[in-house]
Amino acid sequence: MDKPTARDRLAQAAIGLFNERGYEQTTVDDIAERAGLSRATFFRHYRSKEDVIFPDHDRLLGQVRDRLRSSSHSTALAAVSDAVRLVLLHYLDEGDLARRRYALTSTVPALRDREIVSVARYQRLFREFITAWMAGRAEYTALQAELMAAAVVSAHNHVLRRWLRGESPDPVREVDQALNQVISLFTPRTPEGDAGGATVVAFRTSQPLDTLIPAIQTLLETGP
Amino acid sequence: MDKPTARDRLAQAAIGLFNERGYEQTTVDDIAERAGLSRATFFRHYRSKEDVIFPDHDRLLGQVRDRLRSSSHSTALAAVSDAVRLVLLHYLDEGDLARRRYALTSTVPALRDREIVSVARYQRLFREFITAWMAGRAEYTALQAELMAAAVVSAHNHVLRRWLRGESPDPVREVDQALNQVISLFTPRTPEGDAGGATVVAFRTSQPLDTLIPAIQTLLETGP
DNA sequence: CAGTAAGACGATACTGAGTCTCGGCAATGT
DNA sequence: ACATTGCCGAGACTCAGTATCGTCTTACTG
Repeated sequence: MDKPTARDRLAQAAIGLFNERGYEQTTVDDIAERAGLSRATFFRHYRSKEDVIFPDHDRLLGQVRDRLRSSSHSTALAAVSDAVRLVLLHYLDEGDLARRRYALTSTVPALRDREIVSVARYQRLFREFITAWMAGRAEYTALQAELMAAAVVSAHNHVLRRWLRGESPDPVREVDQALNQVISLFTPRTPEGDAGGATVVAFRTSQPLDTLIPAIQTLLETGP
Repeated sequence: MDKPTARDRLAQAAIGLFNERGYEQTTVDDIAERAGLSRATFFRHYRSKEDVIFPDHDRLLGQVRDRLRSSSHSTALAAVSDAVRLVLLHYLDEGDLARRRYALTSTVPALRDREIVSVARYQRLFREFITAWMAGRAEYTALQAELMAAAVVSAHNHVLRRWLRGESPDPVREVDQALNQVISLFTPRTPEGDAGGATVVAFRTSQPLDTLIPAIQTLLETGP
């Protein structure tokens, strides 16, 4: 029966005090005192007071990055959708701890902001991955990369929050559905890239024909 | 020739010092001293040191909220797309000031995080508006509201950042195109209400197909 | 004109987060 | 037995942000 490490004692003390008195009403001195340690030790283990709530965000972000690096999906969107599952599974694995943290981030503005910033880091990682994947493929635009990254993150967050609120009995299934919806949102309905024979391309738009025809003509003559 | 108000003197002093020594290297005392005022006066005019960089974010958020309230668009997505233009126009109106702020938020992590949090507030407002609009309309889901809000914000941010970097000569046009692309993303592709008969269009060009396809796609999505 | 009420500012003290340095102590390896 | 390494406590320090009190100006009013 080893006694828990100093780091864990600090985290336990912090969560306990946050629940009892609230976040702002708890000082780092209080946390250290309850853990039977000194203030300096707290800052050795956690960079800030907020950090004790989000201990392993950096590690998780690294895992997602690794997953993307070693991914062999046919499209960037599929790779990112696959990688974001790691995040959801991490939260599910935390179980009740994630729920208690959600109770805090819902009520304490400083923690909510911190959470938002963390999410933005995932979105940025995804955007950069998609952009890199698209490099050289002229049929994609930077805006699309931006939209895809935002959509994947939103889909994940939506399911995660539902689970945190106890509204989702099967979040793994739900996140698959949500991500499929995102993928189908971005897959063009026009078939392309077939082998030989005739190529039939059909576009459909609500734009008036009168303005389109000259625009397409100049496009064909002068290039994009 | 009235001398500028204390608030403006503080803002000027702050921006000047941030550019000279950097953000972290500048204390609130420094700002107050250069402005010829006291530290207490600084905190009377700005809630925090970061606030001097983002003075009127709350006001702008309120304007967007009002715009949404008094909007009479046929779809929620159109209303939100319209409202987000206010944000872009606000930045364009600031001109060089926005550029200098971007230089700061690009390099100072604390300010970048603050910016991210501000953006998230818009996204939340949009999501809530779309959700409220969808209430009672069973053909929409909460996930769609989430995705739409994220997409509109992403489209806006994409164009805004391009303009801030000096890559966009006509951001107003670009944001219209980007928002049209977002709208077309969420309008179901299933052709309905087509009045019979085939549409046959044939063009011939020497342009390479790889560059033409994306150009035509954006043309159809965003208009000429 | 005299009196007064309100608002802007300065001075000061305080709390608390985060940084830094030094010094002790225990476990480990040679 | 001795040195090294790593964890910890103590304490001083900087700075953001809050709160209080006193002063001065401005403007309004009788």
